[in-house]
Amino acid sequence: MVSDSDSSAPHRGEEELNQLMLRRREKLKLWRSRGIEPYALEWPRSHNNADLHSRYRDLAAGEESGDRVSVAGRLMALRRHGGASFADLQDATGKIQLHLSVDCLGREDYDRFLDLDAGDWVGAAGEVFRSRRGELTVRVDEYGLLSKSLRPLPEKWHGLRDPETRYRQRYVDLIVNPEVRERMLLRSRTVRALRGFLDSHGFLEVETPMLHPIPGGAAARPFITHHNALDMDLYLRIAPELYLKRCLVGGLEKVYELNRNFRNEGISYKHNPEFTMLEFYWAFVDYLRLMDFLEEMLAEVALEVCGGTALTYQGRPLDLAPPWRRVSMLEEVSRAAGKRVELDADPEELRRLAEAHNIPLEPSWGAGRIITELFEKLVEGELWEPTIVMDYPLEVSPLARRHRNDPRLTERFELIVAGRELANAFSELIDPLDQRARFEEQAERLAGGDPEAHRVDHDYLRALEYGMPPAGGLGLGVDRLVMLFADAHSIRDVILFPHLRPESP
RNA sequence: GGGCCGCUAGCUCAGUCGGCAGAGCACCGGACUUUUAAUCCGGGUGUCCUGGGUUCGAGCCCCAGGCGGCCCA
Repeated sequence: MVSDSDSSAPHRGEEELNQLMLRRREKLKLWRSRGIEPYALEWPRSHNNADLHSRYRDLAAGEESGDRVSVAGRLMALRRHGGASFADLQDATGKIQLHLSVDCLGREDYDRFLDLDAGDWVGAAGEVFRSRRGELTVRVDEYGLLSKSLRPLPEKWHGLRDPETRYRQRYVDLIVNPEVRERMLLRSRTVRALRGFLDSHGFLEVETPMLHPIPGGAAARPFITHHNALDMDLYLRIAPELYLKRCLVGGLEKVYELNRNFRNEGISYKHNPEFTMLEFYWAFVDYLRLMDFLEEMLAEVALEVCGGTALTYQGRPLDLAPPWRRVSMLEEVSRAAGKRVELDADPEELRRLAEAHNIPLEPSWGAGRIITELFEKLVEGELWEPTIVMDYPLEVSPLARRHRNDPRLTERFELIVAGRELANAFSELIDPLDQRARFEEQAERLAGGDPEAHRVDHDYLRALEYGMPPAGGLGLGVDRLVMLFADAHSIRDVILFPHLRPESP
């Protein structure tokens, strides 16, 4: 046992070591006492495990390959059988079985291998064969301890289930739950496919500031941070929109950015304070062109990532194949409300309608805001198949161009899938004087206590005054798209390290 | 913000009416030279989320709090 003065005793502030952890620290010293450093520098690996499985696919049970290979990975299981034993070694691509025997390793090295623990990183070399039971196996004639694991892994059969531990200690989740890795690979492929699609259509990927002197581009509360040298507050961006449109003013014409946004709001199964958004801006096109383009983009990305547009989400079929239904927002709200809803209706009448549906409203909201609220509460959740909802009220769209046929509306649409907003797009507002008026109206709301109102961005107005080409712009929630592809119920399931409250007070 | 559920060994979980804290896997000791959740023999390793309270006695009952999940707004 370990004495109190021993270096492996818990330090102040550290958790107490349980028996299993103490035992592993003893083993760590045991290796060092043998002159073996348990944290190695390198291991010359010749193949990863997936390579071996594909290369020796045709090797028959009981057959020797005659090839010597070198593998490396995490020891996941050790089955001891006296003078010969089996182990499972897991690398980033899968598992391979190791065979250990006194005959191959000699008594000393064999016995030492049995001192290893599940969780240890190990390198092993030897001949490839397929066991009598049909398992591709490396007959180890040489091995090395690459990194000693000091904590026990979760149980092999039930694995790690506790959602809290899975999120907090995602590294453990990744080790023992293979579907987590699969889901993250799917996320990576989705991001790559989106970039590939835009790149192949002549878009330029740009990086705009994450630290904004004025938070803009969306209706949301920002995180505040502070720049010490400048002694000024800065905001983590809530959207890259206004910077990307500055790029259009500068003549870049087709730009996109796929990166993180930050919004200071509640955490739920569909909200993480930092989330990934794709925004692109395209000169000389309007929102009608964007609808077609979005259909094409998502169909192609789905094909690339999922093999097709027909998905199953949470037990229900869902097909992203175009064309999608296109509906007017006012008509959808009218249908759901059972009566014609108009923008110039008496706001009191709209309020009574909301009240009848138990939808709370803020006193400052006008007709456009109330109708949008009615849409979100009454309609959005019911739209399962991809639906393009067109023509949002001016009041809720301070960066979108006025509708060509109705100045009370904007040329804005959202894509709703599985009851959730997946994308938001519009013909951009490029008239600097109109934009200034919209900002001033928003500033009044901010002064009136609406924390999500837009702020006046004078530099953005200055940019518009130089002239921005007509353009369409679109934002796509990447996490939400991955949720559809991965059939994930919660956004936390498609984010490696989702935000949680601190463990200890 | 509201409702419901959960938190017990490293992991997955059981714990009766309030009466000595349990199982499987993992782990430790032993047997075993082709296993696949290996098998066989022996061993239970614990801040029962935290803090109060009730009680002769609390994992269990009461109060407050923490963290998480689900549902609703």
